[in-house]
Amino acid sequence: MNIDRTDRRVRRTHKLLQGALVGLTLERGFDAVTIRDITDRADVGYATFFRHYPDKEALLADVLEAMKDEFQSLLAPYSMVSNPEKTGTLLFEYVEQNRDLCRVLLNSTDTMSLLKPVQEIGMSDRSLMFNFSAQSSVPVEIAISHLMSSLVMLIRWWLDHDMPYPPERMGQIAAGLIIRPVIGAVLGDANGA
Amino acid sequence: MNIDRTDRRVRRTHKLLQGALVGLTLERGFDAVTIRDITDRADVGYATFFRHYPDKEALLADVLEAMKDEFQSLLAPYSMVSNPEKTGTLLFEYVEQNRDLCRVLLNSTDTMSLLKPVQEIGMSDRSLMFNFSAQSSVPVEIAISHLMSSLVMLIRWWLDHDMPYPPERMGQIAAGLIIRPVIGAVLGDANGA
Amino acid sequence: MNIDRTDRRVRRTHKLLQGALVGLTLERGFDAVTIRDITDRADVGYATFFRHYPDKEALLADVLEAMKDEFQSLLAPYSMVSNPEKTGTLLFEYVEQNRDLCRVLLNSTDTMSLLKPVQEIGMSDRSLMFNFSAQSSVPVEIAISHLMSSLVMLIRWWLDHDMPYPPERMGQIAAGLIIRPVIGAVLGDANGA
Amino acid sequence: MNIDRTDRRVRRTHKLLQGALVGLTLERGFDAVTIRDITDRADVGYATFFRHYPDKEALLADVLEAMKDEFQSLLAPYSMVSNPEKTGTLLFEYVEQNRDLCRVLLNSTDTMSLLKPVQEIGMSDRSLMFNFSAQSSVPVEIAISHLMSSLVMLIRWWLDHDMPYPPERMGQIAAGLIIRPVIGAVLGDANGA
DNA sequence: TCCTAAGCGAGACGGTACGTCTTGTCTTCCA
DNA sequence: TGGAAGACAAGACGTACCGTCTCGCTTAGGA
Repeated sequence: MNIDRTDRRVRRTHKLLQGALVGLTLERGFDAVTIRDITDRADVGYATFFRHYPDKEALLADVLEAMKDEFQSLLAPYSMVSNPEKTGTLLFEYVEQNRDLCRVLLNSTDTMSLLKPVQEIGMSDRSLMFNFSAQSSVPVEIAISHLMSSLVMLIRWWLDHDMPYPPERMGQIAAGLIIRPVIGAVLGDANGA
Repeated sequence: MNIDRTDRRVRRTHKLLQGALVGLTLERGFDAVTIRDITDRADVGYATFFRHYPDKEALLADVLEAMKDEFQSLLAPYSMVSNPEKTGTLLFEYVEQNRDLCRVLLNSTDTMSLLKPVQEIGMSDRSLMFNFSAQSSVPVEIAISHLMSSLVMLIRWWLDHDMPYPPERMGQIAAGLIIRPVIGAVLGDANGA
Repeated sequence: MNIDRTDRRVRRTHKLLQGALVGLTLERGFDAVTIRDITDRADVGYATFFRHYPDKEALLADVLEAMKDEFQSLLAPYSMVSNPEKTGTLLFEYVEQNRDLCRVLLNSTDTMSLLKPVQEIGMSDRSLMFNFSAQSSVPVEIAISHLMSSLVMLIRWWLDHDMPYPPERMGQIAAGLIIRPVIGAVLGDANGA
Repeated sequence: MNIDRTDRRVRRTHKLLQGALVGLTLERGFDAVTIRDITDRADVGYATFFRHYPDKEALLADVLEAMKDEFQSLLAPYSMVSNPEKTGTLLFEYVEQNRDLCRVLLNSTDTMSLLKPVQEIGMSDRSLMFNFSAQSSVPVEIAISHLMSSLVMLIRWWLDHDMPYPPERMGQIAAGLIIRPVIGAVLGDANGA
């Protein structure tokens, strides 16, 4: 019943569907894209879609999955603490290079279903970063949730306004508005600000 | 052709529809609610819905409108600058009292369409608050956008996790993670931190 | 939920659908006709079809219903007994005049679902015709079932072979092969043969 | 490309498919049976079906073929003429013994596609039986068509009503309602009736 | 007092997307 | 090398929802 994700044909079909989704979403927005549109663009049978994904959303999640790893390495906790500006700049440079993919993911209806996996990125490394949680003035889950969603929203603002500032500037802003305050709140105000 | 929003019957219909939307959204979530569901619950003819609103979204926007004024007065710029903790606390107390309405608004599919009007709250008072923008280390639109969306996301986190901390604590957190950093970035670091 | 068959719009829709079905079935045969074909031809919304009929078959049954009454009067028992040839001739003359409709009904996949209502025509008048059943050499239900299906099959043969004999001749044949033998078997051999 | 029907494996596959079809048709009716159902039940690959038969119908025809010979010998013209009751009785006894198979064949959607080959049984022996056709009061093809379809319909009635009469009785009925009238019509009324 | 206009309930309708199902082809893999 | 497994294209099906429309009914406000 289930699909063998290692099968060559299956991989090809996945690539076609993902590509079609990305292209169409950039043109019309995620919600305005029909499954029929996707299968037509991908030159794939309509019913075939459902053999691979239950939903448009599931296909989107599959696209997201691909980015997740790279994204995660960018946000490594130690680099955030040691050099917030640098980390922010790298993040925005990455976004600039993958702007289409990012635009698709960030404008796809439910930002929340996007945020959940993104926040798990932060959560999974909690132990590394925040072993000082005892003395934190802010609960760690709140800090991480705020960190992740604010960064995402800031990226979103940047893309929605056609990237009016260079990545370096955005990195500084992110550091000033988001990263440093979070570090300050979690580790004690001495390090932040 | 258009509906007279001062007509007694019309007002009654609006109330019925809004109440039905709120109730149903709390039960099943905004997306799972059908216009037919709303009209059935509201004891109103199906076609009548479209005489009043083009969309489910328009009805939601009407619900939001009601909160907007009160919300706006809570976020008055001068109070934010003079006493961030107090402002944050008032905000979360308001949310606590209107938790159902807030839950509905925050969980309605597109957080973004919610954020836009909310951010306009901030924008409209820009002149009051940020006439120092020249010396800001961060563009004012970004600061406001960040302020508003981060507060909304924080409220969302709080409601989604069943309000595990009292409003005062959340007010302090909001002040520390969001409000003070924004003030600091905009007015110069002396005031923030 | 159910449709009001007296509503003017509803009647119009029924007529359109029935007309489309008849036309298309004559062109391609019942099985090759799609519900989408019917609604397209009838200039009716696709979903509308299902508001009126659960099936293609139900629509066909509705078409049949229209003929049933006329058909029934032609097969009045007393006329069959008093003058089999005349009855047969009238039957085939009727078929000749409604050849398209008959062709549609007789070639629609399941002859059996057609035969059932047709046989009820015979059954309903059983008391009139066959109050002699006691002395019958053949069970009455069998006689009627045989009468009806054989007549239908004979009509079918005639239409399938492009009506090579005139109605009068077919009437005589029907009388000789079917009607008289049935009368003979049911009423006693004296009258039949 | 084509399949060698004498190959032992091929014969086995045919048997398996035929058995599965018969079993499933008895349970749910021919139309409700899927090719996938058949291959599952027969423990045969799905695609394999199409190497042997283009259609479900073709498989059914193959099942029918098996009965055809025996059926044909039962309906030998000379026996019908010399002793109609005996012939009818033998026919119904045969049906009784092969009731499952007959039920399948007779309830398979299109009775017509069944009747065509059956009628060819009659046609092929036409010369034997009806060399008197000149003096017939009824065209020979009509007589044969009527004979065959009526017998089939009568068998069908019998099976559909759970064989409420013994074969002998049904044989007499068949003789009285169908066989004798046909003989009478074709050979001149003296012999029939 | 009447009558005219607007809000409304009811529900048929066209349209569109969905997810399921079946058929027949084609490819790949394995015995 | 031939058959089983199963991915696939094609496309009908029946369902659900949307937004439009027409038809009467009711009720309020002005003539």
